[in-house]
Amino acid sequence: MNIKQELPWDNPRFRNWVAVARACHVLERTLAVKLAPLDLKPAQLDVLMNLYRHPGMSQHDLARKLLVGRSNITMLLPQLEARGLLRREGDEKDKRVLRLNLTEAGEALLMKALKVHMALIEKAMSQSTPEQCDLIGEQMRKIYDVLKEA
Amino acid sequence: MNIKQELPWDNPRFRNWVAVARACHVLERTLAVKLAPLDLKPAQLDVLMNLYRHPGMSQHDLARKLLVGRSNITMLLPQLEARGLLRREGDEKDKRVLRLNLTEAGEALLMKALKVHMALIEKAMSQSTPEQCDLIGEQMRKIYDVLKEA
DNA sequence: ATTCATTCGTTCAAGCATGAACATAATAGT
DNA sequence: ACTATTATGTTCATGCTTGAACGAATGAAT
Repeated sequence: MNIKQELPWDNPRFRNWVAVARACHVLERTLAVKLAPLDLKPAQLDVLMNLYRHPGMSQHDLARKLLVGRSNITMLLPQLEARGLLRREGDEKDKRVLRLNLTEAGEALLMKALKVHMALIEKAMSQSTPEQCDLIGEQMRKIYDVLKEA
Repeated sequence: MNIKQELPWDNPRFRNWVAVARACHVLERTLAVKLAPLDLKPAQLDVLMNLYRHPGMSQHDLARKLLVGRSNITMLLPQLEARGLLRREGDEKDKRVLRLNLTEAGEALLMKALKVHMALIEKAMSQSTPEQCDLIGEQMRKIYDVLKEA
């Protein structure tokens, strides 16, 4: 039994996934650079985006959305709160949870950052036809669903 | 001019790219968990993979392949070298560069890790037909090329 | 009512990745 | 030959992320 027969480099699925990972990596790095003038990291932008779409989220919900640990959120939020980009208010019914909401300033900064993010994604995805783009999104959502359970 | 007309959530490209990022993220996390029994991190596996395919690489070349800073490599290699997984030998022609090579132990561990990695990717990509999979890889390579120059 | 378990957020130490500043070696221009 | 520029690898301080341990609040079970 020769292990080299099954080396992953000959496997299309492997090669293609490596391409996905590389594209992701380089887009993330590029986004970080383009976001620097706004003094915003990609992770912070993700926070603002989710709070805009889901006002009143708890920190726990936010952590699950972002696929990160709860402690990460705890470390991340005070910086943004100190900059006046969001508010943390205790829930009255359940005194354990903190409700998160964007401020006006937070929303304004988010809009600026979204322009940058959007331009970058447009540049990257403009190579694909709408059909190809949708196919990619569809497959990726399947992958996410499969792995989320495991 | 109403900015909300152009909110990215309505843009297919944006939504689809978010799916790509999420799939990438969750696969990376899952890989880290599955690799833990081998006492290997994904980044370390990337190193071993590249040294297997390109024996005698310099640290600078490795850093470029991995899309990572040179100092990162400097911090990463001593652990792997101490475990006897690779060797660093000075080049005779150019005394600045260190040539990197896997040891037998490094190759053996790589093979074990590749089985884990491969199984995970199979599981993820098995949802796609070969044609869809190749299309994804092709588009992602285009994205990488576009962003690499910018 | 009183345990028992669960959930939410925090703290802390550890590990990684980064970029700037540096030392050494090689190369180019004169 | 001599200087200036570039390339390779290292060091260091900083910041991000994680996971384990914790305290407080809630809910469930009897």
